[in-house]
Amino acid sequence: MKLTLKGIARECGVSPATVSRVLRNDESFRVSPEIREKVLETVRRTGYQPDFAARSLRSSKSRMVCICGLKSMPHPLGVYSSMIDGTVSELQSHGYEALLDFSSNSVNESAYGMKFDGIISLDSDPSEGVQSYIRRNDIPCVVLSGSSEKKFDSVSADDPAALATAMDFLYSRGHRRVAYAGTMFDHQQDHICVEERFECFNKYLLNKNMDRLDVSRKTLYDAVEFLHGAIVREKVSAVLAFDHFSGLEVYRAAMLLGFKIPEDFSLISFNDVYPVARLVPAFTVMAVPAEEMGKLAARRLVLRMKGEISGAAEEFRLTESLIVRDSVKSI
Amino acid sequence: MKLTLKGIARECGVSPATVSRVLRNDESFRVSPEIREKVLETVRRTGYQPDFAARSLRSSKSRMVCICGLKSMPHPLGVYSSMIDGTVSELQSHGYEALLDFSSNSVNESAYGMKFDGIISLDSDPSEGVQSYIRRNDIPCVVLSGSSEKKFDSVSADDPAALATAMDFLYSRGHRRVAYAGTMFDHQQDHICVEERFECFNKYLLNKNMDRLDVSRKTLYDAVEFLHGAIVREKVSAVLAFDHFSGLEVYRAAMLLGFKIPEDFSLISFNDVYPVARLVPAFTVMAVPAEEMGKLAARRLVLRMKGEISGAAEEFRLTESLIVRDSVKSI
DNA sequence: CTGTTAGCGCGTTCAC
DNA sequence: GTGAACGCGCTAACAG
Repeated sequence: MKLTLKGIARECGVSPATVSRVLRNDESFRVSPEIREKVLETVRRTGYQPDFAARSLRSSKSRMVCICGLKSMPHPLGVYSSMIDGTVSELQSHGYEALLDFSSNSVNESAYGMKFDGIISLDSDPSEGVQSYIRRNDIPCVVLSGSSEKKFDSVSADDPAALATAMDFLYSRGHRRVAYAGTMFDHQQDHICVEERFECFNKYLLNKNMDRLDVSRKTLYDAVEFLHGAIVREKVSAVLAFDHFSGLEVYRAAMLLGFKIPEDFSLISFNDVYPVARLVPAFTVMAVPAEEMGKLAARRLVLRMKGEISGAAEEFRLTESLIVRDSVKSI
Repeated sequence: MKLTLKGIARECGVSPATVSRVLRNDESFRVSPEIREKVLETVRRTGYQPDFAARSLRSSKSRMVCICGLKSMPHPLGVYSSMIDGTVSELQSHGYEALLDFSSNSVNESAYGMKFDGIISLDSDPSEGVQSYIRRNDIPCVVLSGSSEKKFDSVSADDPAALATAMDFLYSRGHRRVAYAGTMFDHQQDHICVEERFECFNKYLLNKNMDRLDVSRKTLYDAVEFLHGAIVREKVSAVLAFDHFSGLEVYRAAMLLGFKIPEDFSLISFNDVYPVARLVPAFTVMAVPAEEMGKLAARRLVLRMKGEISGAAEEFRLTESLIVRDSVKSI
């Protein structure tokens, strides 16, 4: 015999509506403490759980959010892994579930007509499918790890500041000739951070009157060629890598070419992600506060879903931190 | 105005029941081809999608499966990432959605009374919470990456065979003194593969009359100490690592201690997971067919959910493959 | 503060 | 082969 709300109501000698109110913590209805306690106790004792489908059907709220915009990756999730962890756990602590949309560019059509209450988009510019879903259902969306021209709330890392921090660190250690190793992946090209980091890098050079080297590129096609050019031709003393993937490729190139880090050149990369801390030398990195970003995005989304905020979209940028390890030396 | 089944029915001049039947491909009702086509066409044209909640409420089927048993990890998902990818995509191609249960040991209580149609457990021994959920709802479960003493269907990699393959390879390259570097993580201790791989390793030694070395352990606490003992004291010529994590720790220890791979010792590990192929030397590994395992588990689950099979649990073991790269030399 | 009533959008009987 | 009616379990709206 299935446990239903009606059953609990009968058991307690109250009406179904009352049980429903207690269970939903309905603010607008005051319930006498005795009844509330009795209901709660019965629910605990019986292990009753409201039926998801029925609740969702009636209220046209699913308490589910869809995490989409995850680009198909040939590689592990890296920082996204922590972001998603953060988002999911925060969401759950507010009573929401998250569905990770592994499909690519629209809110998964095969999601079977599910009504999501909100969207977390890992893509700054949600696909047309996603946007239309958002409009049709009139649900909030927050962009995680990207900005969105004020269309949606967004939370991202403060890359301009981080770039400056990293470069200041290098500068303070005496580095004047530093090369930039860009992203390795085409599918990342439209992520703001690839543009932003490179641009800020160049601005920094300008500011400090440092040479802009020919090997520095927004995209890293061939790490070996890059590193050879950087060290031999450009006499670079340090390399700044766009992310841990690029960082590792440069590291690999160094081993292949017989250069030692940090003796022959210093290396600093973005993202404190496995395995950069377990390499020799361990990488000095700018760490994106991934989990915190995930949590913030979730909190923001919850606020919107609950209608507790409704104004214009806001942009949040979280500070990255410099983690000094062994891949940079003073010169 | 929301598109409902009733609306489609009106549009087509038929009854809701008819529309429902053609949409569900209801075998037991024959529908005239003209009507069927008309309905299908209207659905396509309007973009109608059955409401998830209503359908689920009515049929007490959700077309969702829960992937649970993911141990909380201090590290990236490694092979699990591909397994999950495989499972999810296969599930979706059969019209099911998957919810990754990030919470730990019971089917997420906050999952809000959701009725899952099936469970994929990454844990050989699903927690009491999960098992009780399975019993209460009478749904199928398949264990992925583990066996389950015939309680549930299971799919895993054929570690005994893989171990032999790896050791044969080493043996054929002249290695007679090989040490085993076990798992690094306590939370893995109860995974069969940690027992199985170590056991098979020892059996192999016995079989081939090779020395069983004192440094070989099921658990790797300190890679540096391990490697020092293995090379200096035991004169080991090769190390077999339980997984890519252990492999990387051994690699790290080698750099720290100044040993070169494969000049000073050869290394072979399990799991072809980032970044082992991007290290210098690139690891020779036994690759678990993770994605394929995920797909197989999904297919099996779908069969059970549809009631197309119902017999006793079966155990599937998939063959791992040896990927030869640069970390093993002949002696 | 609490109970009653009326559906939410489907799938499943039954009749026809 | 098709339609009408009912109800899944819950919550919103309205009484009281």
